[in-house]
Amino acid sequence: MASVDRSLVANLPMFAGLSPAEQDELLREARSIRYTKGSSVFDQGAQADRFFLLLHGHLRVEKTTPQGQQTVVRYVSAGELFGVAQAMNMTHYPATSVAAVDSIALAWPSSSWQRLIAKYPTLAASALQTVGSRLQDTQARVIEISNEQVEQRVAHALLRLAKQAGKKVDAGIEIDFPISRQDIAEMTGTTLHTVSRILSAWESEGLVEGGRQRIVLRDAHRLQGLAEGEEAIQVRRRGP
Amino acid sequence: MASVDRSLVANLPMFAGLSPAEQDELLREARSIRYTKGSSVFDQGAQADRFFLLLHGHLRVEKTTPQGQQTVVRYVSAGELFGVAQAMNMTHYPATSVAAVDSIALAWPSSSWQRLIAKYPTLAASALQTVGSRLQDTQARVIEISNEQVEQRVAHALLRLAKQAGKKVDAGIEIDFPISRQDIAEMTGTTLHTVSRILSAWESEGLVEGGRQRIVLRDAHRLQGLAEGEEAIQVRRRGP
DNA sequence: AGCGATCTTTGCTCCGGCGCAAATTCCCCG
DNA sequence: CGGGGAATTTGCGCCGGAGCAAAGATCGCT
Repeated sequence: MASVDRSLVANLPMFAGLSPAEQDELLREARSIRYTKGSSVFDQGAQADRFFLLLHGHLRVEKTTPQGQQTVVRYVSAGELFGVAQAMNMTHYPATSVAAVDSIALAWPSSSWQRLIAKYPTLAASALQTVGSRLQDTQARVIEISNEQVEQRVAHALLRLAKQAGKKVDAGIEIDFPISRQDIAEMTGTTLHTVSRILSAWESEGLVEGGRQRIVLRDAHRLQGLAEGEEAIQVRRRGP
Repeated sequence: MASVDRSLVANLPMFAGLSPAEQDELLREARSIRYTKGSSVFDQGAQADRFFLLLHGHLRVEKTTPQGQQTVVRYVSAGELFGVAQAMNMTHYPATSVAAVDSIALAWPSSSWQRLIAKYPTLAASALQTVGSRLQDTQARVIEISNEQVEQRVAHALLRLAKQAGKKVDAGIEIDFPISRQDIAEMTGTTLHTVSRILSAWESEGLVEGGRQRIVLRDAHRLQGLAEGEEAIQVRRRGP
């Protein structure tokens, strides 16, 4: 089990307001674990025996209904706290986390949570903030799905992904991990067919550039316009 | 400003794990405020200068988009903590809270939050749990809107309302505060027209009993079936 | 008791996007 | 370098439910 250097994590929100010595102590209790692309960090319904901090990589968090319907809840990027089910008094993980690319996370035993927040109150504040902003995001998503057309929702989803995990490339902004049309469909509450059609239409307009599990935003500005409800791009439909 | 008796609140989750003396001290810092039906406790976008505990009544929490689209985020029942924006490091309230019936709440200044959680760590834990379960609910709602037909969503919404604020009456379970078709539409991401049609169909099947801003579930069991995707009730459509 | 405002019901039409099916492209792996 | 499987694209038809319009039903108020 590798020990982690403080410098890697010192300026993450979770460690803000802690002295170097305290940071070291926290780190001493954690294990660092590698996850290969496609492997799961924890599974929906499993005992929530650890909580995590993602050091490197990207995770896809998904929920499956009893009927087998899958939904992508969100993506986790490096620096984020996740799997804090125990902190919310849940005994089991409510979703599955899968590594979208090879990733590294720190893991603490859930059982330490109570003791840690008693000792470091800023930890609780940090967790509260994490969960709070997650709640805001999720509520925003409800409103989006309720009130917007599919095309706007897809535009929003891509912009959010780009903001969270965008990498500048010559052609524009590339989403920094493999993501399929199916994934986007599951994020926006539609079908992969519709997503594919929309992306094709956008590609022919020069808004985006696609590929297998790969998306580059070429004109974020115009996408933003679409997301806000400007006239939609014509998705090829019956006609002359 | 009325002072509040400890016995009214002692067994709420927020006060769990505190000694009577500590409870009294917390209460001493709070003001009790009455809100008449239809008045707002706080408005979306306003400075988040207080956080609250609902003592009596029901609140509707709603968000409005810049384009004027409204969505009912949730209903707050007595005993719940709300308006804890500050605790999540937000300076402004993200939504509006309106009294659905005459209500009473305790209010603390947001500025006390940091001091209070430092002194009473269980408060932070309690808030974390509140926000956490709110997050779970909201995620469940995303999945519902994404994967279910309108009729199932309405069934789910009614069952949830009944569980949270149901009152047993002769005819079945009545939702204990005035709620319009429009409200239900805003909870389920549909239109009041569609909600009205569905409720009419259900009423003629004896599943529910409607009225102006009033709904009674007569057959929660069958509704549960609908919510889970059993064959839908035929909403009258063109035909022989 | 009467009036206006609000809420609810219901008919009709239209269309966005889903379901289904099939072809095509791309990538991984042997 | 050649399968084979996964991901993607695209055509076609249908239908759930939104949009629009208008007529009832109730409530609160004066």
